[in-house]
Amino acid sequence: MSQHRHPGAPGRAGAVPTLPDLPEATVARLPEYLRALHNLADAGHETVSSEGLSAAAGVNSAKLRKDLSHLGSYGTRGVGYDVALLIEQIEYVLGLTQRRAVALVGVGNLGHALAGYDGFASRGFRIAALLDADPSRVGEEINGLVVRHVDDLPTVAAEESLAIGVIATPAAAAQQVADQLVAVGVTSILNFAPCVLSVPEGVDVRKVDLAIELQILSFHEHRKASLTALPATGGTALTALPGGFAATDTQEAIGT
Amino acid sequence: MSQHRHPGAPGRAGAVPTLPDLPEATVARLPEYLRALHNLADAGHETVSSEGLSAAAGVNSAKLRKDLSHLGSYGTRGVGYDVALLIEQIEYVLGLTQRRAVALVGVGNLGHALAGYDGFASRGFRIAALLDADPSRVGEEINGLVVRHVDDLPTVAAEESLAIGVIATPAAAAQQVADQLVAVGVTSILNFAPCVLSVPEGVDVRKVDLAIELQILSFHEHRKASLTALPATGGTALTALPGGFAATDTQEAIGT
DNA sequence: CGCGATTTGTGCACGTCTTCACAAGCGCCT
DNA sequence: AGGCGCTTGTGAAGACGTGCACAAATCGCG
Ligand SMILES: NC(=O)c1ccc[n+]([C@@H]2O[C@H](COP(=O)([O-])OP(=O)(O)OC[C@H]3O[C@@H](n4cnc5c(N)ncnc54)[C@H](O)[C@@H]3O)[C@@H](O)[C@H]2O)c1
Ligand SMILES: NC(=O)c1ccc[n+]([C@@H]2O[C@H](COP(=O)([O-])OP(=O)(O)OC[C@H]3O[C@@H](n4cnc5c(N)ncnc54)[C@H](O)[C@@H]3O)[C@@H](O)[C@H]2O)c1
Repeated sequence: MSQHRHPGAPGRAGAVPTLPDLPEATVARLPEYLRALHNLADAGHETVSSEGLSAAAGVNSAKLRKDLSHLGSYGTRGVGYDVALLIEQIEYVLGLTQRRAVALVGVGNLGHALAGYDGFASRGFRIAALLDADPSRVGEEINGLVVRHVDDLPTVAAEESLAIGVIATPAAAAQQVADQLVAVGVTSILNFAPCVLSVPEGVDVRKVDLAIELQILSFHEHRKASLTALPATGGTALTALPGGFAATDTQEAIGT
Repeated sequence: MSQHRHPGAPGRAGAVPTLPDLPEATVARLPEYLRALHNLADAGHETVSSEGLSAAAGVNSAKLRKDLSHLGSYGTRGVGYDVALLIEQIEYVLGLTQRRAVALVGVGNLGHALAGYDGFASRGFRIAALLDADPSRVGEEINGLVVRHVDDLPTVAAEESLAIGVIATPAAAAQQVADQLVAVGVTSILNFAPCVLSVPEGVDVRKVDLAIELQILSFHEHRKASLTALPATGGTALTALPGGFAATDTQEAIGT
């Protein structure tokens, strides 16, 4: 087929190569593939088929192949993918060839856990600074890092090239912290506070919200419960009537 | 249009009412709306327009209206939505009318933070048990709860009706813990360990993986860097972004 | 060297999600 | 009562994501 030209990570430094512009859904899965690949590499595998890798990553194999095809053609038909090469490619695309510096703001309950987490280091990141607004926390040492005052952010940013800011403060402080991070040039933020952040264009925000995850699970529990609670009514088991309403409309096709 | 009949939460107990079967994407956003609504209620608002609520939740207003329309017709044209009513409806649909019991397995670094988190209680959940495999942790008291041994899970499950299991153990132990949870009847799991869990059909698993979030941010950093490094190609420098982002939301620049 | 077994890469069809745009409905004011 | 401005609810269109199914490519072996 049309020969691919994707630049790849190849040692070649110098010019900034073009990045294939990947579908968001693919980007979100690459880290999963990467983790699975590292496991395979550790287990001594040199190559892996799309079937094998997709099973390890918990996805459909066709989807995996399509995802990888966006990066270029790095598999060998009849054989599979070279594990080491694929790791290199994915890490390149994800921008993990440089160890990115992370600033963690809010060293409370959650912040402490994050600060002590070795998953940062092992996956391409480096905690460059711990920051908090509480004077009584400033100066505390965690894992070899000293907590500094959040107002020192400009100084920290001057010392290090901060790539990502992590917000682990109460929701009430999150927007202000985000503003401070943006002010010193941070363009990627991971927000643990349960609130919406407003940031300028060009700044990416991702959020992790425990309560949302639980509530989504709760919904499915609720749904499962209401289904099993019904007597097995033929095919369409969803017809139980509420208080006393006409069972009208709703285009939703129910049942099988 | 055709009048809606969605059962809703209305005090009427007794029969199990039908749940509208919502699109997954909608389910994932309802918790956000709920949070925004609580904020609005606390601020004294009695009604809110789709425009106002969508701004507070950080989404497109048309999307919000469509999402809410799946629940039934709870707005008033020309006026907006009744905040209290909408809260009630969403909480009903999400199954939050009953406070669900959560079992937290793995009381280490992260587990401690979770155990001490008040966001559980304030959002409709209750930590029913803390469990760990390490004998030296068993017996420790956190926030009024005593850590029990993970092998006591069957006993715990017999005492309480566990709705959700949270796994905060190392990845190597996660699958085994998941099996134990499933064995005692848990059908919803929130997994913090960076690994794929395999569970029987009917069991829902959601995962939270810090490294994945960071790596996705890293990708965008990488992309942004390679773009700005390029000579201004064409006028539209900032148009790169497509419109919609997948279910696992990413918020890109909101606000002004 | 040719053949069959294997596995990738992808065209295509289908389902889901997003967004626009607007008619229908509601409250209020005159 | 009637009209006006505001807001919801939704049809339709398009963007996006998924998964099947298969041709093309590669390897190993006789
Ligand atoms: N603890 C958890 O398990 C958990 C889980 C999910 C989400 N969260 C969220 O994470 C956030 C932190 O939770 P926590 O339990 O660690 O709370 P916490 O109160 O223990 O810690 C918050 C820390 O932020 C600091 N802080 C406050 N304002 C600040 C500011 N303007 N600048 C810098 N630092 C500031 C405080 O001094 C404190 O150290 C909250 O938004 C919470 O909702 C926590
Ligand atoms: N610490 C963080 O900030 C953080 C962030 C994201 C993800 N994670 C992930 O969360 C998990 C826990 O991280 P941590 O830092 O708390 O680790 P940790 O080692 O501090 O704690 C793990 C706990 O699990 C317990 N455990 C081990 N095997 C068990 C079993 N079979 N049954 C029950 N309990 C068992 C251990 O005794 C320990 O108390 C890890 O998978 C980690 O990758 C941690």
